[in-house]
Amino acid sequence: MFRPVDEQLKMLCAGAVQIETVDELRKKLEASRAASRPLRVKLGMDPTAPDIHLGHTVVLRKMREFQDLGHKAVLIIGDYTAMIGDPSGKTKTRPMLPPEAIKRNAETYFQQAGKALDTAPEKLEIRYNSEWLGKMNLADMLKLSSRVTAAQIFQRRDFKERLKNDVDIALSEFIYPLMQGWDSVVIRADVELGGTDQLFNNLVGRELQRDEKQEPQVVMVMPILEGLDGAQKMSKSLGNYIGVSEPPNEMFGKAMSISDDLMWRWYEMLPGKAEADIAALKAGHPMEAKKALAAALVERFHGANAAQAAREHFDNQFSKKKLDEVAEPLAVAAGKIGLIELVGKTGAFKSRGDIRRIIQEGGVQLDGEKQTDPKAVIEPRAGQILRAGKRVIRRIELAG
RNA sequence: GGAGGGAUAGCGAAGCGGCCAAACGCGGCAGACUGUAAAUCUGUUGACUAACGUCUUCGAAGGUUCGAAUCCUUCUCCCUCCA
Repeated sequence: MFRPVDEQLKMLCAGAVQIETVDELRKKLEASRAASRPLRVKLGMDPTAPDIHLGHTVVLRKMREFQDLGHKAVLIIGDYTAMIGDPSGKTKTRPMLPPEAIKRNAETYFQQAGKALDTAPEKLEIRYNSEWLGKMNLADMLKLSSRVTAAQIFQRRDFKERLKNDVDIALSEFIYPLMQGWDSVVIRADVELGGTDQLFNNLVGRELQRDEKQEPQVVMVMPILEGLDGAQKMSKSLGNYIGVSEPPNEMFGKAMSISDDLMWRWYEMLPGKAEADIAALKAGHPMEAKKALAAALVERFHGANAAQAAREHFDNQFSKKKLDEVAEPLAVAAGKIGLIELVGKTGAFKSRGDIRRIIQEGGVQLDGEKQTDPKAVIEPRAGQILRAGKRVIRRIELAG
């Protein structure tokens, strides 16, 4: 039932930043194969951020590989821990979330994670950690917290930084890694996956398992994907992300806007291309390579047809400038209308002053002609193409 | 408990009675250049106005003043040192 251990190991180690330890992973794989027992691979999901983006998919893909090799994914929805907020990689304390919001987020999360994981029941187990954490009492908690020393906690880079910069750390945040580690004990994890920012938390899981006389889990951390800006990690709060449920054209466009340098780094982490393929792409035109990347991403979440369509849309909009192909309809009443009002109907700008500004700066075109007079009153005709800024392109339709 | 320091636009950070809708940097938006790249350069970045200008903003509430982000009082939150 299971493939040879060396083969599995090679595949699983690919792309990981750090594995604690490879030897243990090998032993576990050997034992698993001998006993025909799938490994339990844990991944914690934080339901505070319901939009799954490409950054999450790096880890999810690894999880999928485990599944494809016959192992079992155990997805932990951190509904209980979310009430505290994971300090990992954070520079400030997170607000606690109300239970309803957590529930809603968890549902969305699962729905989106399903795009990346095999959701067959024998391949995927979903657990909410309130199931066991919610039952703990103060005595249990104290017992648990006696297992980790303050020194260990303070060693963490996130906390060090915050202490150095006089940023608050809520006491509850010290407990977070313990709770997450306890999850591993309860579900008897063989492997825990995570991003590099999860290393500390995941290692605590090992400690706790050892204390409980379990075989410690193997910790495998994956690289953190950089966001669209190429500077900070991809995250929802920074707004530099591509969400897995975004429409194809959005995905394609966002992917095209990244720098060439970033593109190659994405190539290494995202589409699972062989090095030879990447080398070949590097020899060609960077724009082609970027379009190929963008198309690959769209294809993964929306299918090949959508990828092809998104690519054509992009070419029409920017390369061939066939604006009428990509314009969205904009319904306006027949008759004269101020230019500002007309642009305002697109709903893409926050204030009239804002619109006036882009008009004066030459950002508004009507059928390809720049309109630079904010006072202008025009009489739009059906079929005219209105362009405001780079992205807002509308075809005028007369109503009434 | 004692002594000090701070809270300013999306963020960081100046300003300390009128010239402040508030310097500067980042971010955002637009333009030029391009491969919708990136980098760079230019402009712009509270709302309404064609404009003059008007209105709302500097932790909260009051007050002093012709006039307050700036001074006073109270309150809230944060930090540092001491105990």
